Amino acid sequence: MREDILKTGGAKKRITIHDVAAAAGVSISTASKALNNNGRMGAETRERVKRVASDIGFRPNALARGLLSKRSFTIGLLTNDTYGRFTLPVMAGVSEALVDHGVSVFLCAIEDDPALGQIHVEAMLDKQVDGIIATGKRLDRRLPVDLSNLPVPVVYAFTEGTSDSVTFRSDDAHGATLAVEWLLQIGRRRIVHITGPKDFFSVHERADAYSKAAGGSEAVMYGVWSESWGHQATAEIWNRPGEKPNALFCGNDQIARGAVDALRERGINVPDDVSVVGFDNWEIVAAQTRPPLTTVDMELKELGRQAGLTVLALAEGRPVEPGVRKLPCRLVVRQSCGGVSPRE
Amino acid sequence: MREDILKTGGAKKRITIHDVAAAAGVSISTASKALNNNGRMGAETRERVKRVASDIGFRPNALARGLLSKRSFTIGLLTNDTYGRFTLPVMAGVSEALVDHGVSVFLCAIEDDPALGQIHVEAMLDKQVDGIIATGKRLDRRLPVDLSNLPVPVVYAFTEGTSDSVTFRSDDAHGATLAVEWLLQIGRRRIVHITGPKDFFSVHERADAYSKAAGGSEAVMYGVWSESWGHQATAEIWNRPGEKPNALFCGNDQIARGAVDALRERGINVPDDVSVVGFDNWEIVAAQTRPPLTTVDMELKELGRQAGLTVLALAEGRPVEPGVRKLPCRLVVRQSCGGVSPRE
DNA sequence: TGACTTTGGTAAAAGGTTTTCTCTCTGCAA
DNA sequence: TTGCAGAGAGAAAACCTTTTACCAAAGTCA
Repeated sequence: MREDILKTGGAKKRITIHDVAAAAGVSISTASKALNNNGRMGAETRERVKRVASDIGFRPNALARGLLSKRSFTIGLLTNDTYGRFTLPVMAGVSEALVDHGVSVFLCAIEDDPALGQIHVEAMLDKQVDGIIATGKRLDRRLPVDLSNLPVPVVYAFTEGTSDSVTFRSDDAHGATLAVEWLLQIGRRRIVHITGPKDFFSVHERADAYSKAAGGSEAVMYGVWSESWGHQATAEIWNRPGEKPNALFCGNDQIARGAVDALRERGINVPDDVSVVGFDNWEIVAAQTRPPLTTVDMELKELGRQAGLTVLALAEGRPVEPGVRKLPCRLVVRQSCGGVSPRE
Repeated sequence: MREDILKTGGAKKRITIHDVAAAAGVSISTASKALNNNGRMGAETRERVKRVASDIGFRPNALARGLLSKRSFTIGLLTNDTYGRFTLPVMAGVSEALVDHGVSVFLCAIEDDPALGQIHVEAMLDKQVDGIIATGKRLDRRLPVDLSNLPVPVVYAFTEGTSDSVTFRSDDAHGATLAVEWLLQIGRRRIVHITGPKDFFSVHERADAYSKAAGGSEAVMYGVWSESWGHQATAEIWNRPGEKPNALFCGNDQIARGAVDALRERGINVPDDVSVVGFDNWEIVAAQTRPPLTTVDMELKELGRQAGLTVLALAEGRPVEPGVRKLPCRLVVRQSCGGVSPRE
């Protein structure tokens, strides 16, 4: 019974550079210089040290290294996006961009709790993170925690930042334009825009771009970000008299899905009778809708990549121009619009 | 123009314990002991040091502390779950449990790439993590990376682990039993189980528990984890002759959603005519279905909490019994079954 | 008064790595 | 033979904190 108890793995002593030096028959400083390719020494010595190090499985202790170099090769990603719908792709991009540089990422989900946010920020600072990326679920809201005057650089991604910092966000106007132009291109002229609440900044951006691109026929219906609103709005349109639209541009994929459902219930065929475009390219909604949704992808992973590289640049002291960077969107064509390969 | 360039925040010198000691007029060791509440000293001195430390905003450098104590107050969470559907709740639980202990979490998404996994594991070890939690998207698959013989403790959560380690997983049989018993309790007797692929271990566990709980009427349909399979299976059932079921127990929420859609298309009322139960409690699917799904929650957050506390215990050298811990599920009652408050 | 304990505090080592400075050769020109 | 340059390598400091060992002064007991 007692043998079944799990203890911490045997306390095998970590191999340090001392061991390498001893095994290679050189001093610690020579070993260090050999491994880091600096200092002067015979090529043979350098090779031997490296071989020995690899043989005995030496890996430098990042804590000790960081203590001296003031770089921990660690950054923090702060988010209040519980579902991870936006954070996850951003995180994936950040991680992908930074893993090559040996940087690991602390993920801190702070909900909307300022106290929790404060705790996490302090924990990260204690751990000497090289920088912080703040990300959220809304472009026009700040995280509930003060990130100014921190001793490390802060980059904002998909959340409102300070004016003197660098912020990455999607170009929603561009995304909306892509969608509408695609609909026009496949011959749809009567396009209605069903979208989310008016108090979202991106709702305005998308709606404005829609109006501009659609020319005269401006019809925007504001509601909430849910399937049921998409369903309800579509019902309203088809219940009222007058000419019906032949395309719906929806503010997100959930609304689009609700709209598609409502159309099917009325026996209206998507995409033959009506084309539907979503926004977000939230795979789990867009790809599972029948038919799968053509939608706008905000390229959040690329956004994360750039944010990661930027915070790294700042951490290394390389200059970066502050300001807001809008990243272009991408239209993902699936089957909810038709047009591309007629009746495949 | 040049002033617009953002540099790394002015290189304000970090305040160390030296500064505290100097400001309080004591030695460094006294300052340390005062702040950590050990050693002997006058109460007045201790207070004064603490006050000074807080005044000048001293925060101990976790790197230096970790170097000595061999504890970094950092753990790694390794996952191959890209969507984060399972990882995110687990992560939330881990983080919540550990933030109180000052532990931060590295999130490493390794897809299914062994090389990437290896890189991340090595990066974490270099950073002297106190432990690693491995999590995934399937109970019966290992992560594509070897975690045996690591110098730190490893705990498995929602993924297959080694026999000598500790593994946390959901008790799927319990979850399935909860679902079926609920259906029986509200008077449903003809229950069909529509579920995922046969090669999933949890599919068997759930199906077996269903058979056991449902008594005679065993009808299991295996397929894939998608809405369209739920839709298709439901269509099959209603297209073939014979008595129809009055309840569907689905292997996940997406299948359940497909089933609900198929029923609605046939004019069959949910929950009046047929009750539907899902599995996973994936809010975004379950709550947005019309009607919202009654479903089984695997309590992944609690699972994460326990995994976090366990890896912490191991890191601190406290003994833990190895083995598989099955955590109970919870039935989340929404509107897709009826019964609870008849025709509310 | 002498021996011993307690109190309040300091000096120094340890932890693992990098970097700067110094030292000792060897070879070569004067 | 002296002087010198440069190659190769080692010693030591630095990073910041915790901990152990130690010391001096003051109090306690016989």
